[in-house]
Amino acid sequence: MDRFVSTFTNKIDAKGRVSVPAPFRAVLERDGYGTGSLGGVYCYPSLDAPALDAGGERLAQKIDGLLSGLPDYSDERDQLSVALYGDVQVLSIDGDGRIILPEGLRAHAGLDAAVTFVGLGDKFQMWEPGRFEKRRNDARSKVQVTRKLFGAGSRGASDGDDGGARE
Amino acid sequence: MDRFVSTFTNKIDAKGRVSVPAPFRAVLERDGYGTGSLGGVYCYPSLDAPALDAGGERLAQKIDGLLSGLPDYSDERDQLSVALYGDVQVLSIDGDGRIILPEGLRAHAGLDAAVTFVGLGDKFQMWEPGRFEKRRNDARSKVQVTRKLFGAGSRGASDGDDGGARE
DNA sequence: TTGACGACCATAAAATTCCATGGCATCCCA
DNA sequence: TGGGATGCCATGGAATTTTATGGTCGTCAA
Repeated sequence: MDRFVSTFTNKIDAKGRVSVPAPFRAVLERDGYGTGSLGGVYCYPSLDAPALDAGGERLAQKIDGLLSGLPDYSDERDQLSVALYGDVQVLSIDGDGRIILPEGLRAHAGLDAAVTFVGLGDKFQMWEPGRFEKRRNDARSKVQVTRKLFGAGSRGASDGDDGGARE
Repeated sequence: MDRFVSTFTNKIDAKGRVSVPAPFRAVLERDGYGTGSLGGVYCYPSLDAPALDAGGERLAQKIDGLLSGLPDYSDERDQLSVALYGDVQVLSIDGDGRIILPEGLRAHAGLDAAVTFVGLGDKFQMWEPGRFEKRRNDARSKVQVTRKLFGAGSRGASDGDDGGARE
């Protein structure tokens, strides 16, 4: 398996260290990073959320691809370059699978005592657990709507409504 | 094509393990997943029912397909991703054909002592047996109505309702 | 010299692998 | 056709390995 999937919450210790969830580490390794001694993760503030985006080589290439789609020397490209590259940090993974989150990044995401890692396919995000919970709920209701747009949700309103308890 | 069909009910043991019905395992294997160390099942809370949806590689690609219709790095995509990927878990199948249901998923479906596996073609669902029974009855009455719409109900009113217990 | 940072070590908890058992259904042969 | 043997499958538990997380020690730089 080679995509980031599902969510995990880990603690930040006194020195600002967090364990990257083991399954994510596995993905990163297959992604070309962390082969042998030099493990690392590309990480930058999410553009539209109080969270951090992170990933491996594939993510970096995706950013490149995005930029190359824009005309050289355009304002748009310059701005996007700065936004995407400017704040990128390469976080190294220590021997125990942990990264250190620099102050700047932590501030952007409001990270304090713990981090929720959210798999998003070819990247993952790091959220402050409370904020993530809120965002997840928002996303769920939005999905309800979107499904109908995709024509996937046509099974009727009374479907399965026997009091399903959500987490 | 190999599809998931019919229903089975298995027990959850003290450690949260459940045997995946052997026929389903067979389908999963042909779907691109090997049983050994790489065996796995994509699983997430059903969006509109107190149950879990699960499947193999084919299902995962379906989710990917849904997302690829949206522009990269759009707000909408990020939200959808969070809801679709964030809730997905990859459950590995152990050497004895069992999966472990994490707490979060079990809560969504109200799973406790046993699980009813329901084949739905290219995916299957996991239900709490009691809830599924109720749901199944609802479904039957709907079918009754639908058959009449199709004008197929000429075989007598009592048709098929022998309470056929499977398993 | 002091403070920050990185490598290294220790430990408890959690997850995974492994092995053993009992029930069911099937197959084979007398 | 009956009876025994066989194989698959669900299930329970034990043992082993990973993982998360906390701490200590040295090193380098301000």
